[in-house]
Amino acid sequence: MAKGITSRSENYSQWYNDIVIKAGLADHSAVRGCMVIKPYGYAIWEKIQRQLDDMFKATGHQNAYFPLFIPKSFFSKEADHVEGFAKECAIVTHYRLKNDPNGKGVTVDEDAKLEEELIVRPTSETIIWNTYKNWIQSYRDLPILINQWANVVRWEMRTRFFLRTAEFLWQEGHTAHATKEEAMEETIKMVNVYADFAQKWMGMPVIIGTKSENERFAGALETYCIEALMQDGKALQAGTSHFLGQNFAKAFDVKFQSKEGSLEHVWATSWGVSTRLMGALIMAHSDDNGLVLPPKLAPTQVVFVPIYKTDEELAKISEKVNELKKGLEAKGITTHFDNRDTVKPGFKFAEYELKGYPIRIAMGPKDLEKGTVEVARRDTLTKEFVNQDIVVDYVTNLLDVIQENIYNKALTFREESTTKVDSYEDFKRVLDEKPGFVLAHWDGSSETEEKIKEETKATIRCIPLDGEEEKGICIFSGKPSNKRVIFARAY
RNA sequence: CGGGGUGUGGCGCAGUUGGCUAGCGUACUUGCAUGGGGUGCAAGGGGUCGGAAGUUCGAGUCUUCUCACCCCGACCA
Repeated sequence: MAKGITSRSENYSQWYNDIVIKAGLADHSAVRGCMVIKPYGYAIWEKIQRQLDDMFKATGHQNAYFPLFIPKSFFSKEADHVEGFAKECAIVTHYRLKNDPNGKGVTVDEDAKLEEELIVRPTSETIIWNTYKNWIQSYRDLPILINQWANVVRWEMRTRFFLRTAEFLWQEGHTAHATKEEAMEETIKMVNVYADFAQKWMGMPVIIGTKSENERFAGALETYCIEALMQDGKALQAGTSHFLGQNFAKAFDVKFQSKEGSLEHVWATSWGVSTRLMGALIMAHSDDNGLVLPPKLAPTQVVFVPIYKTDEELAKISEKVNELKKGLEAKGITTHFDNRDTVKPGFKFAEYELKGYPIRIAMGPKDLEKGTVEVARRDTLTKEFVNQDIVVDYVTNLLDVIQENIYNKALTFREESTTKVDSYEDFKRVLDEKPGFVLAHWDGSSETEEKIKEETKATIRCIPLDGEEEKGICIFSGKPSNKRVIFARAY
């Protein structure tokens, strides 16, 4: 086990915190509930962003930016939406400070009270639909396919690095369509983009499904989501895509004239993923030695560590390393040559393991003699000697192998942690003895879901899209059901 | 927001019934040796003890208030 990292078995939460701090991903800040994302953590987020952004562009979306502040009155227009967010909003009431007349520091200038208070956006539907109203008159103006990368604020009671902080970074897509069918198609298209990204880039298997009424986004008619399973058996919602129907169009009076000349309300979607994905990434793959990153999201994929006694040796090794480095970079692989003389090789090994670099290549005097290098994999912690003349191809291939292995490992874990149950007794027992996804029949009512939640802390994570039709009875009420849903305790 | 806990050099900690110049490990700096898994030895630098007020001849230690963070709940992405 690595120095200073609590083991997962000892204390999972502490392990998670240790990884975040020790791997240099983030820090606590002076502001309650807010964190500082450090350069290494932000580099990973940038890779996530870049890939997602490409995927959004490829599906026809454009980026734009809307204000951080939202007039309070906008919030009262869509009832469910207000209800969902009212309890966690930060509000701007004044616009000026003054020197404190009683002494030190500054104080709020009570004369500078805003006519209308401003809400710091917890999400942007309202300001965006208020704007779209001005952009849409005709069916020719549709669809509008816009995404924004932004920060949002939700005043949380209890915060955890990346998983839940008062301020977080995300992207929110907001689209407007002429027909219900088109909006629904968009909603499903985007949840599939998320699933694709999670699986192919993060190496994290996810289940695509819809939310139950209780878990649905405030203001949505249907919420699609991707649900992932973390190593401690808890579920994590990793992304959501909402079919908003005409709720916001009606609230903000957004109408268009159809080809036939009739005046109709616009159909809407919104979809988002956040820096929470960082938390998912950490908890899906990492081990007691530190972070494990999938090659496709690792800021640096290959690190070289020289082992030497003399300057002459270092010079020879450097020459060879730089040659290999160029070869790898020509293939689009990101590399780093750690030739610091201030720390020993063993220290570097431990450090790069902690930071999750997928591949480490060590080269020493013996390698110079034999024409080899030592290639170490972060995912399996195995090492082997490889001839220098085939290293570039070997490593290029190995990165793919690692990417795949990480995914398969997580998939195997999820399969082993997924249990079908047919009675409430089994349900409760499995939740305690073998945490993970529990597939069970449910009668479809909110009351049943609420009661199960009260008694077991487990919620319906989603109703899987690819779930088989199967006659059964609800584990709680005994009423008939024709499909299993996924229950789990969740983050 | 409720329960529990923590706060002392960068990090991790000790500091007894209040008492002398606030220690230890690690990290840091310098030198020498070392170098295929977190090096060794030696010498150095670094603290208004989270903050404020109070009790006292005297406060890291006692009292009150306050701030931050962690763990467990409730709420939530």
